[in-house]
Amino acid sequence: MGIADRKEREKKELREKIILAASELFLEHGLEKASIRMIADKIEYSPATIYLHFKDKSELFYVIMERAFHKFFEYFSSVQHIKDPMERLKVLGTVYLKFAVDNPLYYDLMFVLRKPMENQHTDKSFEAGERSHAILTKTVEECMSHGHFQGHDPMALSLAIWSAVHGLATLRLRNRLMMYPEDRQDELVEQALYAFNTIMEQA
Amino acid sequence: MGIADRKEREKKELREKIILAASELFLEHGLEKASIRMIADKIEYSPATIYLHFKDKSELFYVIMERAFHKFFEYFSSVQHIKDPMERLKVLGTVYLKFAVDNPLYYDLMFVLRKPMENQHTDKSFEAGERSHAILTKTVEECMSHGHFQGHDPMALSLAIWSAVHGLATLRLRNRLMMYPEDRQDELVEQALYAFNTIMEQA
Amino acid sequence: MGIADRKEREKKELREKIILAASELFLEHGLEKASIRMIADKIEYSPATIYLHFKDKSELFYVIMERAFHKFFEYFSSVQHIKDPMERLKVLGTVYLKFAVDNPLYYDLMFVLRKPMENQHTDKSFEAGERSHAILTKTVEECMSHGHFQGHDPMALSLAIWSAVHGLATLRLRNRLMMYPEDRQDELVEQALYAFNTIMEQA
Amino acid sequence: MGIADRKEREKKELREKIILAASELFLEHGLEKASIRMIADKIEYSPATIYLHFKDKSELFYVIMERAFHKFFEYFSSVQHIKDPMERLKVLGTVYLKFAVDNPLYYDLMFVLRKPMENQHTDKSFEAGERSHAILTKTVEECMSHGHFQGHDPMALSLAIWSAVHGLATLRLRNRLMMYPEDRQDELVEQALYAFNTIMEQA
DNA sequence: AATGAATGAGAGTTCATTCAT
DNA sequence: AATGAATGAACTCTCATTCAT
Repeated sequence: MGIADRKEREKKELREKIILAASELFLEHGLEKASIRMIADKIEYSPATIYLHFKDKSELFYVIMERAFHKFFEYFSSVQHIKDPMERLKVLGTVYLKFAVDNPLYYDLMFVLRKPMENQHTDKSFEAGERSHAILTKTVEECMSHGHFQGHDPMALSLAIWSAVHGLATLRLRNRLMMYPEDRQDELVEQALYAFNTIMEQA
Repeated sequence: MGIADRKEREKKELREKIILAASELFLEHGLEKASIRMIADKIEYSPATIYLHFKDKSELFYVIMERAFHKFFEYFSSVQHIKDPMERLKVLGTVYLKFAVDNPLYYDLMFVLRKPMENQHTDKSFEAGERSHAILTKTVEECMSHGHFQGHDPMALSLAIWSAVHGLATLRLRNRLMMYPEDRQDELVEQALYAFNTIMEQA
Repeated sequence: MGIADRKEREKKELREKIILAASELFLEHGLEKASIRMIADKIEYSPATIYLHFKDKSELFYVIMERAFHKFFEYFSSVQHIKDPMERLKVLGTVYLKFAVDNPLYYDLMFVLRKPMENQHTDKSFEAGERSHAILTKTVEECMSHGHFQGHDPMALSLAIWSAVHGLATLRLRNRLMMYPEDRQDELVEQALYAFNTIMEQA
Repeated sequence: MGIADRKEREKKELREKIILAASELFLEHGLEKASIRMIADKIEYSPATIYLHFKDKSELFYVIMERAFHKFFEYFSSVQHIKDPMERLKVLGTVYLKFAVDNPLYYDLMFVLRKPMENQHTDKSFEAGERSHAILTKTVEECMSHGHFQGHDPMALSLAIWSAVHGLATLRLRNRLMMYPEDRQDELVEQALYAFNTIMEQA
């Protein structure tokens, strides 16, 4: 059993190494251009080994995606302790953006890439996604019961808010801010979020 | 002359067919996966024929990109006649979203795709992009001189506004609204925009 | 007839232009890499036009080869006036080398390239080649009847002599003299010829 | 271990088969026209397999070139035991010609082909070439210190001698002896070499 | 458990050549 | 006489994947 345990552990470790290497390479070269061979080279195993742990390349996507949603939920959960819902909502925006900047590959997989969406998998990995989304929705609703956003539809409203930060995240990650001075882009994103928050508070 | 004309016309038509087929395939399969061969098959010509009209794959890509920016500018320009800047700003959002929905490939190329551009081209096609952006900026500034958005930085503000609609567009185009009932997604996007507009007016 | 004449003349002129352009491009890029399209571009006609004048690419080779042998014969003939056969033989070597250096493409076609030799054509273009060869043979024989090269077989001897200068020409044209100081290569070739001549005179 | 050995051996054998097939095809069709596909077909493997053994076509070319120089040096070395330098020089000619006839592809690569080398490789494979050349030079110098070739420049002289045999080799290998009766060509080459040797001895 | 060896499919691209006009 | 348009065949090379060992 000691032996079996060690084997089990080693197997998981290797799986982990593959996932890590794949994540880095996907991020660096893009999903298509990062090849199984590159991943194998990086962990110093043969390509065939990867197929012992993952059915195919797209399963690798899927597993990484699952991780992504889990980590995302962690970020989001960190906000639960904040009592004032409006305050919580604003921090939520900051946390969302931080997640995107800290984990650009994850963000891409979760919210931008077309590819993994075509998979049948999607359901399971989405639990964490849905729970995260629920945090937003609930926060918005609490804001409303505290007197904010009167007259709005909560669903539409939460979508609007999500869109605003998602928009910021993608414009930045996909490098679409060239018309702004390069050295001010990061700062500008923060200011835009701040502006958005200010406007929201007035509503 | 009649003959030469017809030839000329036919040549343009074929060029157009290539662009169209390429656009569809780029949208369906992505830039990388859509191959010259696939395009050729789709129009029922040989691959070599495509090279009679375009130097290489990236030129084809560039030409489509150029179109995208032109059409985008057309959409955006349609708004210039509106006197009241706040009204104009709101319509701008609607028009932006309409462009995205009407021309999902174009939208992708312009605002989402990580570009495989070693192209020097880019500059030229961007003029239309910059002019479009100027329309937004100017409108926001006019709003401010009409008493809206007091205390905000115009640059950050215009980015916030752009992000909000861009976020809506991409969440929708990249099919990230699954947690909302499928048959209400379109409607919801409109409502989110409406909510956003309402909030803005109060600021 | 004036008209027919002009047409005839123009046709020849175009043919000439093709041959010239092809020669230059074959020399610059090599036989394979110089494409029909390149030739056409150079003369500012369409590729199809070339096929009105030459059956295919290899006929072009052949025609140029024919030219080559003619020019070669001109060079060789220039030596006929020299009375003393030994003197004539030595000048022949110089002239041969000069031809190679002046007309590297021709030299290649005639004496090095494998390709055109596979053609059936060869016969006709060789007349000039054979007449040139006869000049050498005759000169060698005259040398012998003047007391030189006693005891040698004239055929073997003439081949030996030809080989010596041909060897020099090809080592030089194909850039195989790297082990000699680069700035002395030309000079060295001359000196080698001189050495060879000196040795011959003693035999 | 037995198994690993066998695998190792099989791998080397396949590599060898590729090299052999490539050599033959390069010789038959030329460097450019001999394609990876042709090589693969010849050994009845897929094209991709060749890339498991060689980085690309030019590496394959380089490896063959390296062999060529090594084998050439072997031929040349075989002459070192001959004391009398004039005798050694003559045998060197015979050996050189034998190498060319025995290994026409190698000879071509080394001394005739216009190289498609962007290869930095070249240097290493040239060591053997330079050592071979040194054998010639040294032999010539010894001849001179034994009283032969008085008054000659050793460098020019060695080039003259090399050229003579190289000329014979290439005229023969590139099939330029058609003006001599076909069944006497081999014999004639030998006689020419003999004639050349005789002439040299008198100098 | 791990892999070396192998490959079918496919990528972008170029070329000599043909043919209707 | 000249050509624009078109193509089939070929090129080098890469990739995800399989399978015997």
